[in-house]
Amino acid sequence: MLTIGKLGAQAGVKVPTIRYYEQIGILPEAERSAGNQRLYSRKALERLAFIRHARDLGFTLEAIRDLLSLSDNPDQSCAAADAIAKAQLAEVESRLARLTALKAELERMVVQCAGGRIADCRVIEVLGDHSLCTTDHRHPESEASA
Amino acid sequence: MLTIGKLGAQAGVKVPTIRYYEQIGILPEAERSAGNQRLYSRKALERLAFIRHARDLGFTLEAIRDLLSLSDNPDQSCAAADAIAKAQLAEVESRLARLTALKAELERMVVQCAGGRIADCRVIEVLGDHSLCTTDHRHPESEASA
DNA sequence: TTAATGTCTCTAGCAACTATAGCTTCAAGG
DNA sequence: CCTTGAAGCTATAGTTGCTAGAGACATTAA
Repeated sequence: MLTIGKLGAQAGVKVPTIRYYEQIGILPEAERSAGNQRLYSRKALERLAFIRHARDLGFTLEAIRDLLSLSDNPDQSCAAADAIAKAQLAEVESRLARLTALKAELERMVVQCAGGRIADCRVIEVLGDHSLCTTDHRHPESEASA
Repeated sequence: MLTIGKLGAQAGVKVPTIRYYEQIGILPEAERSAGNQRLYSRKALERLAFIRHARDLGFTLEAIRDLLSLSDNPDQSCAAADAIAKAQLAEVESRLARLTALKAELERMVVQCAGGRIADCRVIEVLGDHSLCTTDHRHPESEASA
């Protein structure tokens, strides 16, 4: 049995985060020692590692909750897990595309900074004028006039 | 003079977001009509477009606050603006590298989903075992035992 | 035994908004 | 002129995923 600190060290998760996960119900309530301290089994460590890893991959806690409930009933089809992973992949691909465009624009900005006065600085200028963008990186939820 | 709704439509920013920006002081307090409604000039539209664009590029509101205060005193050196943009570029590059690794791992997960039962699902399995990762995408702030 | 460290609960804070409630103002049609 | 509906106002609370603090109790090593 591990105390919360050891568990956190082994899983790479901070102690308050573990308590938070318990609070929001993605970790079950831990057993307690005589002195009321949380004690964790190897199974708990695995579950926490799963969560940590999924968080690293950018899954939301909601998606992780779904994945965990899937893995808690291992006899059903894995279509749902597949769908969650595919959605996550699509998310990541879209973020990648956006970031790639941003990187190009930022590089242009930095290169063009002549080291002069602010009044001539391309960084400020480019940011002030959206029409100087070559690429279109619009948020999906903003449908205002272009 | 534009009402807040027109301003938002033109800049591609939602109305409550504009009021929020005023509240936290990155937009100045707007003039008011006789009936207490906010009125905006063309200058305000430019400032809001600047903010919107910088947000699109991933700058935090704090960074934007700095950039705005720079552009409000256009006679100094643009070194500070350059530094902010460079920091942002580094951020973006690091996020890009992480996301690229994540994408590869998610693709592997999805490809390997055999469509069978959860018990055999690679999505769940891969998430449960960090050692199956080929790539190391560790958050900079997590320095726990590996 | 004592000091240091770890853990406990609880509350509040962070970014960057978004949503709701209950009101007032404005513009257009009849 | 009046009404109706959209758009505006303020204020407060909620969101996500933690993180930080206060003040008290537990455990461990010297």
